[in-house]
Amino acid sequence: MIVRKRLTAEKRKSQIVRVATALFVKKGFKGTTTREIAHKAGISEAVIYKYFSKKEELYRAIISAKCDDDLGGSRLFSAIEGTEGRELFHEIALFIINENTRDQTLMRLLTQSALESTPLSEVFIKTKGLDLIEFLEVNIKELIEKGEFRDIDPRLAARAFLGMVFHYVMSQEIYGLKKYFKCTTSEAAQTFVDIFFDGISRRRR
Amino acid sequence: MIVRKRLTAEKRKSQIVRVATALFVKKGFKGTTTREIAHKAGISEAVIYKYFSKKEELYRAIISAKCDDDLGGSRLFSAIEGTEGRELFHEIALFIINENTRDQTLMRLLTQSALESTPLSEVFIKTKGLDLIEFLEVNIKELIEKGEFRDIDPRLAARAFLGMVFHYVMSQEIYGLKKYFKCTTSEAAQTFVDIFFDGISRRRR
DNA sequence: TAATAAAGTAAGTGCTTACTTACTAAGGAC
DNA sequence: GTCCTTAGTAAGTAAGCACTTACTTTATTA
Repeated sequence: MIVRKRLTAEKRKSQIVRVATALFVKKGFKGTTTREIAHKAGISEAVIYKYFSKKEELYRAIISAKCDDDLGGSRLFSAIEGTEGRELFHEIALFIINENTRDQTLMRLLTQSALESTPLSEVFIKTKGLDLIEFLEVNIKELIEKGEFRDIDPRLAARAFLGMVFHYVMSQEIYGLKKYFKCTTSEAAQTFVDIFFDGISRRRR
Repeated sequence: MIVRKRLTAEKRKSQIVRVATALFVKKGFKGTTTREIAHKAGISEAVIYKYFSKKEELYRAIISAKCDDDLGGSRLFSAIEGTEGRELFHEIALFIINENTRDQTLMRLLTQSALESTPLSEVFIKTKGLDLIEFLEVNIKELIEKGEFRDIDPRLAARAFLGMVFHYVMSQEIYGLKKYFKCTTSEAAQTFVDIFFDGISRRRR
């Protein structure tokens, strides 16, 4: 016999969010039913509607929680603290790959919301996406001014680097390429950094 | 007054596929209703079920049609005919960006089916995704043997290049980054090729 | 031109969905 | 122990969904 605990409003609310997040990530917004959320949370549907007036409001709460949550960002910054040049880029690549392999929630939710092209997704993209690009952009710009990097569009360069890294994780985890191709994270990160800094040609043009 | 044409079975079938594709791309599988498909095709729902026994069968038909359709592949091959080295990679980048900007169907459908993680998506990925990686891989391997490229994992290098390119198109078109950052296709392609060949460092390591 | 096959429809079916209502049980304060 | 706030439920409702049936219209062919 299952003993159902009576939770405080706050705890119940965050439990619902937790359960719902897992389901939305797996099945999408339309593919997840309120019934299923309630069942997995061990409550009746009415409880959900006590805390969230509509299913969409629950979804919004999840997205905006993910937007506000800057845990990832601060962890990244502590990971790259004190590094520069190749090491900096290596740490960033490592972080992005490891983080998104371990917990695919953000990556999947972001892509889903982008595909559904709700007004919602834009905020999401803006807060979670542009930050990182701009961070790299500034970094690259400085190195160009110092003369360490050649004259290149810093934003395009930033996106090139992030493209290698993100497309790699997404391919492995979402598109299922890890079935066909495996390598260690640091191997991948090192290769991307090497390409980004030196390219693959033996001689310079 | 709308005059509804009576079409042959074949024409009606492909019209349904065409209409449904557009809707699935926009709204996903669960988000698209058979009613909507019928309405946009100017027919009753029963007609859909004359040609496709289930909604899922219609979806499968679309996916497998996209898998079999090698129009994109052959167009790519004619685009890169007679090119090699930097020019080859430039043409590939151009092709991928232009093609997926113009018609986002494949890119969106592929990502959607991957997120929904139906057994369906795997075939899709395998036929449409691995081909291109392997093509580049072989190409890079040859250039390594010739001594033009340094010793690098050819598969990881292939994925790095495709990552820059695909992530760029996806960011622009799906994640909506074109709102914040615009540049010409050939500018982007050229930057990616330059990075891939020479990196961004002023000096080699 | 009448027979026939094929393309099409109107109006359902039963089931699932998001969401509601009217009620019950738990637990802390006094 | 009784009140009273609050967490929780059982049992709905109306709308929407995929899918079906029984029938009508149109074009082709003998």
